[in-house]
Amino acid sequence: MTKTSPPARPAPDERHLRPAGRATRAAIEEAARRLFAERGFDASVRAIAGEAGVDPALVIRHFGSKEALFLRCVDTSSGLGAVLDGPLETVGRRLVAYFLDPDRPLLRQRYLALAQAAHLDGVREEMNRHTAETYVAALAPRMTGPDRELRVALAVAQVSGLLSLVYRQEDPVLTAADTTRLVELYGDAIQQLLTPAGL
Amino acid sequence: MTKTSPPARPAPDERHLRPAGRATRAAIEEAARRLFAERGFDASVRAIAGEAGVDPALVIRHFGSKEALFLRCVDTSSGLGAVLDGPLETVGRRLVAYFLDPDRPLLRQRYLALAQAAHLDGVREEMNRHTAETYVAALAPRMTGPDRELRVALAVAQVSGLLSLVYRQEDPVLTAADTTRLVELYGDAIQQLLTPAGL
DNA sequence: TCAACCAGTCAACGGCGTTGACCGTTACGC
DNA sequence: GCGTAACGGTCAACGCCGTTGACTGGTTGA
Repeated sequence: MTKTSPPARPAPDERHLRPAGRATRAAIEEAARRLFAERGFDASVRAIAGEAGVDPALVIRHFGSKEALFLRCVDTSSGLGAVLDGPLETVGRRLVAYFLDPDRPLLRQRYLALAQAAHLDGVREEMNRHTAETYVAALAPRMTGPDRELRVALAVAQVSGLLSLVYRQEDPVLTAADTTRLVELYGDAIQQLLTPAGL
Repeated sequence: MTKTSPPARPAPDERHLRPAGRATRAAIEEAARRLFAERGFDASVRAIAGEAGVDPALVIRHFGSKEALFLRCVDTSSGLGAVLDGPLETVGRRLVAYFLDPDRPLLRQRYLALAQAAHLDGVREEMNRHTAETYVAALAPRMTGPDRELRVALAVAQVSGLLSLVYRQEDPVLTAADTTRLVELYGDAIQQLLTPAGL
């Protein structure tokens, strides 16, 4: 006869928690956000637990797994909406300028953390969701011509590649280049996919 | 008084090896190549050692570290030279077609392994070297106009982004898209950076 | 009052990369 | 011919990791 689900702890269920549980849960999440931002996915569950003053097992108890905790802590939301909602004819250059703005160091952190954890299925799904809900939803409806979704996806690929070389690989040519020139060149290459010359 | 270099095993030194050492070293390397190709950097030293019929410690003894072994096993050489040496005016589309060719599954494997291990300094350096020695060296001398190196580096960023979305992220839009159309659109976007309309 | 359940700790498991101590064997100088 | 040094290799262990199960108190509600 099949085992009738042994008395393993059931799902944490998020809703009916006592105040104490809610508090430490928040403390763990805060510590995780900071450490994941600092060290990326390399931040260990044990370090997060220590930072929150809690036993490592409790971290898993509350969030299920390190991956689930990571997914909850990483937020892809950003000031990107304003960039994408601006004039469609210049969104290419604005996108590049946005991501290369040295006053936005958190973007670099977030990208590195996500890229480092891209081997997790959940992270990949989140990235695809982000592409669809942020980029495609904002740009495709205002575009003309065929293959609108495909062209947006390819523009996202361009952005992704730029971030990969600049942030991760730290390509010496791109790092040493004049940012203004880079924005012009790469921004126009992106623009060509979104609003090509022949419309 | 400072310890005069304790009798720790010195460098493996590669050259003066006895036949037995040379043989097992080759066996380890072969096993590593296969497992790294199969499972990427997740392939464990212990698994590689088991595949080679050897103690895990010996793997480290021979190659110094898992990272060093990985770097020795990953080869970025490929049929790319022929693509890059062809007509400069159509290299964009040929590049995309080359990487999307379904008859070249090893490209995918190599890219995934490299991307997964990109957090290692040695891997990043190897990638930058590859960009400079393969792409820049082949394309920049034949190009015209300003910022030739920068434009090649940006084209590499485009290729990198495409591989990232197609291979790693498995973006549903790109995966479902017609390859021919994709080659046209993205190839032309790359081409614009290498040989822009206004020369 | 008492049973159910939440919050939390503790020790442990299996896996990882890596290291140091320890042998047999091979090569070489005297 | 023989001692000795270096090579080739194994073994057990270290310290780390994510995760789990058993267990202890405290809180809550019937």
